Amino acid sequence: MQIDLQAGIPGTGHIGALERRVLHEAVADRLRELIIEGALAPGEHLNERVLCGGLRVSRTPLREAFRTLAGEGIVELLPNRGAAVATLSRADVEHAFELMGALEGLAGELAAQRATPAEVDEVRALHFEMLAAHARRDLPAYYRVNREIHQRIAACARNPVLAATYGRLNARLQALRFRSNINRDKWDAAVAEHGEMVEALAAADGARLGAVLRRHLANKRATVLAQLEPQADGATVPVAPSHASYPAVTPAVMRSEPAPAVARELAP
Amino acid sequence: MQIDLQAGIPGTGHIGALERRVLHEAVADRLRELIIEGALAPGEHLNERVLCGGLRVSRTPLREAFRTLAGEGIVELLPNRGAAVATLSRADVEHAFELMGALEGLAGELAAQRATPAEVDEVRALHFEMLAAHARRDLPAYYRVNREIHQRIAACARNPVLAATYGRLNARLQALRFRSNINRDKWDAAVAEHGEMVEALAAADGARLGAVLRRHLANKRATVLAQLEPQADGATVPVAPSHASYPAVTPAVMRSEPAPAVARELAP
DNA sequence: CATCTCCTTTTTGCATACAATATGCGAAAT
DNA sequence: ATTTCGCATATTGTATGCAAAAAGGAGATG
Repeated sequence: MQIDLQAGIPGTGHIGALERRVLHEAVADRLRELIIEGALAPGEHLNERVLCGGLRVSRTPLREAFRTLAGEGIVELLPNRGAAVATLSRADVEHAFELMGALEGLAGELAAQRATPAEVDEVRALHFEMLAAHARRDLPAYYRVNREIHQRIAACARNPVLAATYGRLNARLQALRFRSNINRDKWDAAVAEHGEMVEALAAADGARLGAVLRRHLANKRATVLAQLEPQADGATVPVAPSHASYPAVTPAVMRSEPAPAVARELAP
Repeated sequence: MQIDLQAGIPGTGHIGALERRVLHEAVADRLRELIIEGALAPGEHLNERVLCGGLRVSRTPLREAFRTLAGEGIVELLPNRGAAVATLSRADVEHAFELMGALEGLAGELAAQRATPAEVDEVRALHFEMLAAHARRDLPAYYRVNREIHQRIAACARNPVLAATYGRLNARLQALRFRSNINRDKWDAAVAEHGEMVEALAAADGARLGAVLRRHLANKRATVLAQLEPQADGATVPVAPSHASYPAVTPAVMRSEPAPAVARELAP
């Protein structure tokens, strides 16, 4: 007998899996957001007491969240000295992009073989959106669509292990926000490469799509490194310029919300 | 029932910079060992109270270790229902090997360019050890040397991000111990492929080394999957055949060591 | 003037207590 | 006989307390 659990329930539409949040997961998600969007700067020390106060949570779930994030590589744990937002040296960035190229390359090879026509169409649609953003010189929109396209392709690979690894590495790289400006020529070239991607995907040419993606990533790596130019090799990348342009980082972030009555409301 | 954190640490002979000051890391390391060597079977539920008793540790560091291991993918966390040793479905194994091929392929390409002559010599030496093990039909030695060779090559890539990702995935795959037997022809072929690797590495031919490694991994994947043959696609892999051939898994492990007086004595 | 030492303050690591949730079993109802 | 309900138990999630380690600062010493 078939029973549709979700049928006939007005308002929410779905009941499935109603917000069963565990506090330390919520904390991890929130911290990840704050780090990725740059509210918590790379290298910044994460004081337990301060964060507990800000998030209205006790230290236990916070510390568990630290471990989770440390596993993702976006937080560094210093024995007996607490946690800090992970920093990426110039070398780390190079290495991360090297790996990223291989991951996207593999994803491309597989995606070309496994993507459904609907998925190909969706990528094509997104590509047109990208062309629009490029034509308007709308950089934020471009980056948003760009990320979406790459994620879609990765998803088409139908390999959850790859997807998880990809997502993890992506999160680390997102933390350095190299999205401020871009050389016009490089931008044009990147868009052209995306055109090739769509072609290869539509033609189900895995080898070509993989190759395009590897090349694309190599170029992206060069672009990003060029932006980091002034840095010495071992130095830490100050992509989110420390406390200067982000006034009163931690406290500000914490106070920026009208202090929810209960801790569990911390997820917006 | 006791699990000794010190187990596996030979005597107090060499220090090896294993000054474990942080308990939750020691716990994570110990649990990882137990899982990889199969003492804790895939799918097995990890009861906090039992493990606390066995490890002589309170729940806080144990739970933090769970988060660490969950981040590595070798433990699964079920909200409000605790932790369990991660299981790999047949599909997961396929996906993991797909990714592994790309990782090793990249590692090979880079290693050929970056390896020092000394490192090449060492790999060559290990290869001769492998030939010896193969000639003797010494399977355990073969697997040990094999793993060593692959790790060395990965290290030659000079990419810590890649190395970390590689190591993480490797740990997950080690948990399923597909090292019981191997088809004679496939074994011969694998050794031949290793010969090619050494050639390509010595010739600093990155493209070739990468290609050989990708092919090697694809073959290994086929071999492993063949061993898992009886399984249905979505099913869980019982590589460590549950409680049948590993009598009294958890309890046995617990009792196998005389309980240390205090947990903190685990570091010499 | 720099530096070292000792002491106070802060912060982290661990253990434990309390609260929330799941599980298992037996009785009652269908 | 099967299902459902309710209660007792077990297990997990969160908060807090305490001790150890690090950080900071004042004063002494070269």
